[in-house]
Amino acid sequence: MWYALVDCNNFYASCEKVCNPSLAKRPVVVLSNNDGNVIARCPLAKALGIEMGAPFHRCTNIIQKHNVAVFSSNYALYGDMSRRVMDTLATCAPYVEVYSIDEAFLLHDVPHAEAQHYALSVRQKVMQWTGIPVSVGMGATKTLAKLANHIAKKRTDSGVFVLSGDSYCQSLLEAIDIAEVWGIGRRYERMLQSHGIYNVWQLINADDSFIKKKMTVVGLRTVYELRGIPCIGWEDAPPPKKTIVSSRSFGRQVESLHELDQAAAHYSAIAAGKLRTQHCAAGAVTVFVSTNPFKNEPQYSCSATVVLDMHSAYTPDIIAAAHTALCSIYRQGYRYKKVGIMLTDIIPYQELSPTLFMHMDNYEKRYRLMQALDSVNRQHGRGTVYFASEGVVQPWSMRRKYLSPRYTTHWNEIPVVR
DNA sequence: TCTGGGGTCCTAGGACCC
DNA sequence: TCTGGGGTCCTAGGACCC
Repeated sequence: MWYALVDCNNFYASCEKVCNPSLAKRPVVVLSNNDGNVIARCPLAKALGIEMGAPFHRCTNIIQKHNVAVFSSNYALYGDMSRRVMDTLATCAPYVEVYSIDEAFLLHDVPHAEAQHYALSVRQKVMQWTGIPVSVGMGATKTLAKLANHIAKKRTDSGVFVLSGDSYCQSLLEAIDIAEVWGIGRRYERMLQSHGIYNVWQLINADDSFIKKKMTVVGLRTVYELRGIPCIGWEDAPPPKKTIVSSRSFGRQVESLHELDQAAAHYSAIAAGKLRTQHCAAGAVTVFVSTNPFKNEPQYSCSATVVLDMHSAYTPDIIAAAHTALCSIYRQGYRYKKVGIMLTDIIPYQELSPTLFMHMDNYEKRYRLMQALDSVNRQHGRGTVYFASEGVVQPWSMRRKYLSPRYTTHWNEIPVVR
């Protein structure tokens, strides 16, 4: 059995290019929410030296000088393009695990001699069907497939790499830094280096008890996986979330409780919607607020949790709890940058039980109302129907100055060929 | 003017139980 | 000298991922 990791190259930038051919030869960058940082760059933009994560306002010179095309994050577009890529991958292998918006693992039984050819065929098919370039890495475990993908990304000629047989060798693995391994973050990188472990080959040959002591069983699993022993399970369907968070920085700083409350209601509605899509209810609502830590002014951040009388996925319940929590932590005189909602103690609908205070018919009514709300917003776009407490004007909403059209999800914004 | 958002898992230690 | 043995649950903190 082979694990393959398929990773879309510069995914957000690629999505913008697919839908707008005039960008083909222009450097493209995509910004984070609020147009804060650069979070995706096409190869041309990378070549200009624009760093991943760089604050946008520090890149304006280079952007102007080289006529770089800039886009705000357009999740309506990226989410839909992701679905198309994943649908394509589903035709390439019997088992597909969607790992993130731009990555998926495939599990497939391919003869060793045909692995390279298979990887190339996956890449070619996704390109032909969606226009998105991908890299494909293959190996005996997920971690090796990830590592192979890292190598594939550097093979701009083929875009694929099979890590096994002759390629699973000391010289190749010695040339790869441990930081490239899935599961080795900054802290572990530094710790391992301080013990003389710098490259993947050294990590593979490290002492088990040392790894376990310093990196727990999680780290030991990583090392086993590098040795070709699968330790990380396969997930056919994403497990339901145990916590759901909805939070954004404001487009400008907010001082009034009224505006914070609107934003809290808005994020409550988003979080409750996510809760219902996984057929679950939450037992507690946490609200957190914070000022802008980058500003030299009085700082305040705090959170409060309200435990619900009974588990709920009913948006008004969540909004009410968020309101109570927010009022308990709000302090006047600060310039707030952010508010967020977290839902916890999440259980599936089946485990809900009616209490003395909630008769079943009332429960049914609320359930049907939320279904109607979700269905309208699914068909006509998020925000078609919303709660008045979310605010009509939403002056605090995030900046998205460079937003591209929702090319693939809105009839009015569909690309036109002349 | 200006610095993202959303998750999971593991461990240690304390409270509490019989 | 020496202070039972075994278990669960919860939380905070630390690590990682995209």
